[in-house]
Amino acid sequence: MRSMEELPPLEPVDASGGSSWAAFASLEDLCGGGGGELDWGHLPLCPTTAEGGSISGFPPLLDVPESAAAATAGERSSDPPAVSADAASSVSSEEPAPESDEKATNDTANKSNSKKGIKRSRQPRFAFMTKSEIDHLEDGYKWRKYGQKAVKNSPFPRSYYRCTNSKCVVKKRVERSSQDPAVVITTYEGQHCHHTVSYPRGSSSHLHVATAFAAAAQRLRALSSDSTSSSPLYLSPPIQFPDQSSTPSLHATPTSPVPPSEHHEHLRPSPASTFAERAASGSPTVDEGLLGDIVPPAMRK
DNA sequence: CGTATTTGACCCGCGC
DNA sequence: GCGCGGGTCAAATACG
Repeated sequence: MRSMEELPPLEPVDASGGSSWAAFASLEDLCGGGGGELDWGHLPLCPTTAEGGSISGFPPLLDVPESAAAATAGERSSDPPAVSADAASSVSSEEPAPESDEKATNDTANKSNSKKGIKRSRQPRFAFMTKSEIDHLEDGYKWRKYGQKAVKNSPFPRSYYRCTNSKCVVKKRVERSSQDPAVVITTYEGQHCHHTVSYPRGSSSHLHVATAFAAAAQRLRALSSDSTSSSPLYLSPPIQFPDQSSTPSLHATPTSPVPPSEHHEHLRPSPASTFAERAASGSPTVDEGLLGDIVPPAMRK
């Protein structure tokens, strides 16, 4: 993570529908070759397409190597090629690899357990790049800020949040891309063991985050449970985000006070299940974890 | 007064 | 071994 200065510009790819964040990199690139570094500039930004405001095409989930994810979270985002969609986000995820990489369990884990000499396996992570003016995007959970650090090569600080639920160890980091201040990079680490404290409302961006989050989680879980899946890196199940047409902007959506439930309704078939079905080769009932957190069971049927 | 945020210090891993 | 940078802690402060 000490070599992020040079961020290769993303090659704008003409994603179907013509939209943005379109840049896929090879796995080698993503893994930094042998460096294990993940450049956000290399992230397979999701080729979300904006059609009439709604986004179709889900950000591909990426299995990020430990060191890579650690390196990152962010900041490395190169300038996302013009985003034609007003709201777009990309997701990358990190496979947990709980037992195998105690070593990779750096900083975060070590920190909290080093005192006891116990290493904690790292939590799965996934990052979202969201174009928004709001730093801390609502995702339905309540977060408590526990730190903030200036980030090298970035004028924007990185904020650290922890889920307020004492039993939940989920953390998230929020920072703005130095390349594109309009882009907020949110990195989640861990999985909630409880439901949302409240549904996000008012902003469809919230849904994007929440939905992407859920999908990412599902994806991670699917992969985790299916050890044989060696490389389902890019998946882009179609997702229809409702109300985008009426809410061109990510923040505030005064004109589309669509209740969360409706959003979820529209989101069916949920991206998560789609992911699950694809990645976990037909296990529609992948655990409910995040999906459950975000989409009420009743809504998923 | 309880809770959340701010912020400087500290610890640790990694690269040189 | 040293320095740098990331991540976390915890006391102080702000806010409701």
